[in-house]
Amino acid sequence: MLRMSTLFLRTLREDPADAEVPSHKLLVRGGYVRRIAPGIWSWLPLGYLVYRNIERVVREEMDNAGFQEVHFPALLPREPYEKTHRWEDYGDNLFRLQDRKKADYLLGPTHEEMFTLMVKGEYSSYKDLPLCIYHIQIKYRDEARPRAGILRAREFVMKDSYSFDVTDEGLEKSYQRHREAYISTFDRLGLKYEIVSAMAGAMGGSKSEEFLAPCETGEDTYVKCPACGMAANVEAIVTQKLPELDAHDVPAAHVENTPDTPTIASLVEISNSRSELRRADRDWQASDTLKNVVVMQVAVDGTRTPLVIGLPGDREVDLKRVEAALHPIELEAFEEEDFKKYPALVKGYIGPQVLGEKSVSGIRYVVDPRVVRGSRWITGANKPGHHVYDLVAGRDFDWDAVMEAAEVRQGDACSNCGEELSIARGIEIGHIFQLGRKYAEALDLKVLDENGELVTVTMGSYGIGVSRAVATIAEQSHDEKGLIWPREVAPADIHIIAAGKDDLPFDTAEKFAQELEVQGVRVLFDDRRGVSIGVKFNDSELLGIPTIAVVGKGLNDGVIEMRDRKSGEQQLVPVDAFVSTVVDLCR
RNA sequence: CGGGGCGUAGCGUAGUGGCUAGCGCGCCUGCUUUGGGAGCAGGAGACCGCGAGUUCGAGUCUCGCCGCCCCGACCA
Repeated sequence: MLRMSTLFLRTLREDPADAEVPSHKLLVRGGYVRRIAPGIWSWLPLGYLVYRNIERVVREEMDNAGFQEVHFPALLPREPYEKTHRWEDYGDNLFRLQDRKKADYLLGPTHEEMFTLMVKGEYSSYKDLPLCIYHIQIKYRDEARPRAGILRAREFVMKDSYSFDVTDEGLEKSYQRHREAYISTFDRLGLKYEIVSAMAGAMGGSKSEEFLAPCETGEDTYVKCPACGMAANVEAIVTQKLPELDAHDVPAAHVENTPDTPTIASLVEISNSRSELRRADRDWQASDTLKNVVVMQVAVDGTRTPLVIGLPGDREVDLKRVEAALHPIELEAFEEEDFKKYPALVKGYIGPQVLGEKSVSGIRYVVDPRVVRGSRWITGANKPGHHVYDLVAGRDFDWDAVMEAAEVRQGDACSNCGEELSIARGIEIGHIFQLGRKYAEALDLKVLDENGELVTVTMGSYGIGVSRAVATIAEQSHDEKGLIWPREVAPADIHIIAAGKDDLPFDTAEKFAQELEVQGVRVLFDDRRGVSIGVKFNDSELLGIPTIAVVGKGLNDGVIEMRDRKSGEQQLVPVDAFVSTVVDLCR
């Protein structure tokens, strides 16, 4: 039994000054967590109870699915990560350290290497597969900017599973088993979530889906189609394919003097205001202009090459999407100095006529899928103060590739069914990947197949943010008064308040609390004497135990007040029926 | 790494170069109070982020450093 009189807890009346998001404010105010360093948190008794409940649910669901739990250290040697290049690829995000002999170690950001090597050490036959193993361990990532309390921390707990199969079909099955296990896990945790298709990103591999908890404070943006149900992270979304256009009646391209048109808006305005530039059938719009954005690509070996991205002028480039498409190449801003090195690129007036790997400049040119063959554009003439009109894609210029580079907008057409997409934000609470053979290859994990041939194993990797789930539930489940825990993860089933100054309510509440404990109900008992009722009520609402019982003046009428924290509904329960009512409620 | 903001008691904060650094919450003692963050009285608690400098005098001004928060970059 948790007794408020002795519980290691101090609730705060005011929000901490450095907190921004609800989960951060409420978990700190409620005395669930305290900050130790940026992105590094301590759990106080109530917080640790919630954390352990979530961990328990995750573990039970993994075990139910038939996965086996192992446990790796958080402190790991460098070598395996060297072999998969992640010692370098992770960059500054990796916590590195040395032992007394100056040997390199790291604090594991995730454990693909270790799992792969463990299986390699034990298994060597296809008969041993498939295999799914997992562990729950503290992970370390030296995030450039931890934020939002424990939502994005540098030390956090993750459940990560790995599947090992001989065939692609086997991998698909293991993947689906995890998908189902995740659905039941998050359902039990009371989380609302969407399953969206995602990019594999730095993990490598092919198919990948994210479990996103819809939430304004989430860092991931995803789209959803209300009609067909398609859902995808913006990084993974595919633009609706547009048909090629017939451009036989478009006049030949012509260069025009368009001074003082550094922006798309000014270009559109001048194009509509000058009669010789005007379009016959309608006004020019920003989407008629072809904006060419130049960025610097940085390859893994540090080589820098420019990349020009062509897209309609009313769209912005979404660098996240470009990087997702280009991975592992990274992007940097194209600086003033870079323009000097590439005279073909005229700042503000870049046009595709001089671009492309096969062109004189040799600069790679990619276009947004909206730039279809036959489409007609106004774009830069590669000469300061000049634009070219009626430049037709495929007739007057070409490109090296089509790339998903433009920002995704609310109302864009679904690539699947054409309906308007809606856009939302979410917190990544789980991610499932088909890794394929990347790690098995790098670490040489092979088994003999039924023909006695050595084959490389194919793997999947599946993560759940356990500590993040605490904050995510808090984000999704609170009101202006405080937290509202789903019973499965709550630090207690019932919060019993003894009210008044007489012994009777305290003695009665004490008796109830003990009887309930015997019945297996988890009780938080506010047995503090001399604390005013208002404080107790406010604390109970802040702490967010799903059921609150007040043992006080109702005793005169032989009743206990029971309140549902979430709905606020109150019912008066006869004293004699109290214990059985609570037991029924919590069962 | 770029932009912005902020560092004063456990928490939230006030503080024109000038008395002993103020207030609220919380904490301690006593009395009162007891159904929505109680009242009165008394108390403890501060290296004013660190270091230089300017000045008769610095929480306050200057410079440097450190740290934190937010936005961006970055990020399974």
